[in-house]
Amino acid sequence: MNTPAPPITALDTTSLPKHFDSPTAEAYWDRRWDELGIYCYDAARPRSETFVVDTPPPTVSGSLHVGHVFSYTHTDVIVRHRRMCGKNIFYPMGWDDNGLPTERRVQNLFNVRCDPQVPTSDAAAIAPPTGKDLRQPPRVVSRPTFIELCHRVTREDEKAFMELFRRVGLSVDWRQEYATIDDHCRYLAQFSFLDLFAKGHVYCVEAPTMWDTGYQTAVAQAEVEDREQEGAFHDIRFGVDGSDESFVIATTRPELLAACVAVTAHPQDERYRQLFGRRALTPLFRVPVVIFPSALADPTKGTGILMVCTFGDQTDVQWWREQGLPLRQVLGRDGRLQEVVFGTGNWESRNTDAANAAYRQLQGLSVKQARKAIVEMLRDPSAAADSSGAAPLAAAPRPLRHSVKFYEKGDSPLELVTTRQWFVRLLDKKDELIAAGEKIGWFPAFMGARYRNWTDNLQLDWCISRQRYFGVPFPVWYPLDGAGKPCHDRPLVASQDALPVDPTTAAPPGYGADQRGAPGGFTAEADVFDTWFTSSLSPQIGSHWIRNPARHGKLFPADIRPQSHEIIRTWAFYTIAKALLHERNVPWHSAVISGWILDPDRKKMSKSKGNTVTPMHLLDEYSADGVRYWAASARLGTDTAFDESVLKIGRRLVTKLFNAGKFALSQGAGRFPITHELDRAFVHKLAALVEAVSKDFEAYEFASALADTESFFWHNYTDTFLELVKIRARGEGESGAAGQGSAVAALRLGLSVLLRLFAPVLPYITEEVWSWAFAAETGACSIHVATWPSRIDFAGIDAPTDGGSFDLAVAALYAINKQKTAAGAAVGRPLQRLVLAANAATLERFTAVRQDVLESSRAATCATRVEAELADGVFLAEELAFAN
RNA sequence: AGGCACGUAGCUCAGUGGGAGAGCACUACCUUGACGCGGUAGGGGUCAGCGGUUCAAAUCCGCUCGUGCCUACCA
Repeated sequence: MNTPAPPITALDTTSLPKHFDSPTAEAYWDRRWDELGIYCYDAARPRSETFVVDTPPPTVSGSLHVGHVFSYTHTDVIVRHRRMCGKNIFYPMGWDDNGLPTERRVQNLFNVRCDPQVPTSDAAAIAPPTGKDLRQPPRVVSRPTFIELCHRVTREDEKAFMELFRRVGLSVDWRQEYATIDDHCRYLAQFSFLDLFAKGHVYCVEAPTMWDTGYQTAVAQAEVEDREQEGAFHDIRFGVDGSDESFVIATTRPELLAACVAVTAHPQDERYRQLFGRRALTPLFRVPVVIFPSALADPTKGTGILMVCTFGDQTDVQWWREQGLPLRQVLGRDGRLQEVVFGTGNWESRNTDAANAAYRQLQGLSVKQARKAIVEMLRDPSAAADSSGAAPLAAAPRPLRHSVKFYEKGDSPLELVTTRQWFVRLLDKKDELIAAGEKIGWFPAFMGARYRNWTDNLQLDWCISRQRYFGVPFPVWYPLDGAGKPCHDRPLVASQDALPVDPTTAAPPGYGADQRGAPGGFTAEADVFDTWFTSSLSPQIGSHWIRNPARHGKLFPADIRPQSHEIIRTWAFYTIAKALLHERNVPWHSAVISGWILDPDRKKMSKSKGNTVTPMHLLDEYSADGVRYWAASARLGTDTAFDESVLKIGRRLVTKLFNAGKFALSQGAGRFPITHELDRAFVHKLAALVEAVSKDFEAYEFASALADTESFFWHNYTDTFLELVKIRARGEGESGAAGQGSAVAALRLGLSVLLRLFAPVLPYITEEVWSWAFAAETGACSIHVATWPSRIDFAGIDAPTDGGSFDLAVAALYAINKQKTAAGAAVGRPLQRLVLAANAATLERFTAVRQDVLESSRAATCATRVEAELADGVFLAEELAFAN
């Protein structure tokens, strides 16, 4: 015996506000979602049911702008979809707070400079300076104090980011929060080093390294960028040792003349062939240097012959190594010409006194100053190394524009300075690294080429040591010999159980604390890791690698790595490298690459350009859903100019959902199946939408999914279906209780499905409307844990008799609306009568939906006329007579 | 210099072998029975250019121009 189903209860709309109050709703639902714990990762569920996100840890001391909202929303949209598909979501958040951006911010904010030599000072006593203190010279603070100030600032910055991310509705599991400087991350970064050390993948060497003289630290190839600079060719006459001959080299770096160690030209160059094997004599310093042939020298550049210095560029390094040239480093770590005494060591000269006298005028000068000074000195004929009596500067400097390598965060050109640095050996693993990239799905696919391109062109191993303070220290000490000199070739590494360790306060295994600095004792490695050395472990940080193997097994590799394209060569590359070196694995299955938000002039937003758009006021004005709509409208990998009008569309869509939801749910009826032809035709189209949108979401094509859903909602739901069944759903039509019940059921099914399709993008408004009826009805307390729409939603609903019924009804309705508008009447104005013309076949098919069309156009009667000329499915509305 | 991407309406962008589209902006109209934080209707494009393949090209191929990014060179 069947119990009759209870009727569908109408929503009492008087209990709802007139307009959707998004700020109140956002605050309410945020709290509610927290209480329900719907973002929580469930460690008990198996890997197969889990979806793991390797969230980018933002640099919190950087500027906060709409670009953050943009890319993080992309991830959240993907995550919310997977959650509704039943996945157990692992979605952590980290903060990449260590490194130079924070140090720079602290220096400026507190007007301090760190000096590791000064004793511990009291960080608590240091407050941000006021107006006049800022003009004072920076206060020098100890390393611990400086680090404490960095922590203080990052804690504040993290709060601002967290507030934004919460406000925009990221469904992050905040229990999985980390900072790349916290104990857990330091442990793993240091363990990573121990593992690479044990496997022989890291080495320490004293070698020419790219050096930023401003920050006084080494930098890696990945952090280098080219900048166009004004420069000049300087033609400088060199002598030839033991002869009257001379030749002219061209250089853009005359200030490095004292560092000249050789001269080279192309082996086939007839102009200089006779010089090979002889020695040149540099002007001013009268240093004899070898002249050797090299195929790397370009006869068409400059004068075709050039000086090799230690070091002007990477080619100099190559020549220096290949030819076994002496080292004459004139440039100090601070970017100034350091003390040099000709006549000692490698500092050979034919005229020591003259050389030292000349050099004294340059010593202590910056590169720029030294260049200016030496050019003047070379105008003096007495500086010549040949007997021509002419000044060594053979011609006026010829200006040129050329690109110069800079550290991406630095202000002065990079120099090559010989320093002791730690490297990860990668050059010999290019093929494996490229193969690892092939195993990863790149979205969009062409981003994989960026990775391959970079890896293929890699020229240097990864320099991981930085001469900075706020970073993860190397877990390394060096033994001191009997004279108290450190033995860098015998590093002492920490044991795993001591991690995380600070070698400046802890002692290495087998030593006592009192042996620090003593002959036969030890000294700490003062350097810290490159920030990327830690952040390249983000998947392992989340999975608790090594510290919790069971958890690691469930969370590594991750499913997706969301990030933007400019850090493929850094973050993505290093993460892939680490996963390969540690576990011979890939770190994630897919890399999901977001584009950039550009300013309206299509320039990249940056704090220094002052063209950033901050996000908070946009959230206030357009709601979180509106902002998310804007972000989700852009495809992956595509750079997009910021356009506020897109936010308006989002806000309008939110309003429309609120109102459509209110209407659809305010219709009560007896419970009947969906049987009416128009309703079945609508459901038929809806099912096709679900299929297309689900497919798009699976492929991370959320923009296309959103566009399709939005278009359907607007054109097939609110503008048409809702209008066509309005009268019937109210029970005012002629089709009786069954017709009414079918209409109401279809309206509700349409709403329920559309809300769920929108939910990943518009979490707040969809949850609000869902809560009015569907939450109780389905038992899904939140739409975000409701079941993603599928065929199951349409089970038991018959296909329409005519698949085109819906479009036919719409065409007729539009034809009538058009005539009403042409007559200057409101669309809702009732009609006494009208005539619909169409071809015979169309009119025949029209019969099944005719009643709905008449009712929605408020036509009392309708005559039809066969017009054979009209195409199938086309109607003309004629002879409209308004009722009043 | 090489690679990748892009060039579609005034603007921001979809569309990847058959009908040139959306929103914004613009024009006219509608004063509201879910919605004026609305709605209806409309004007507007040499799909960068040239050539090719095809019955058919915004879409595929080649070249050219322009923009952006990545890489290289930078004595």
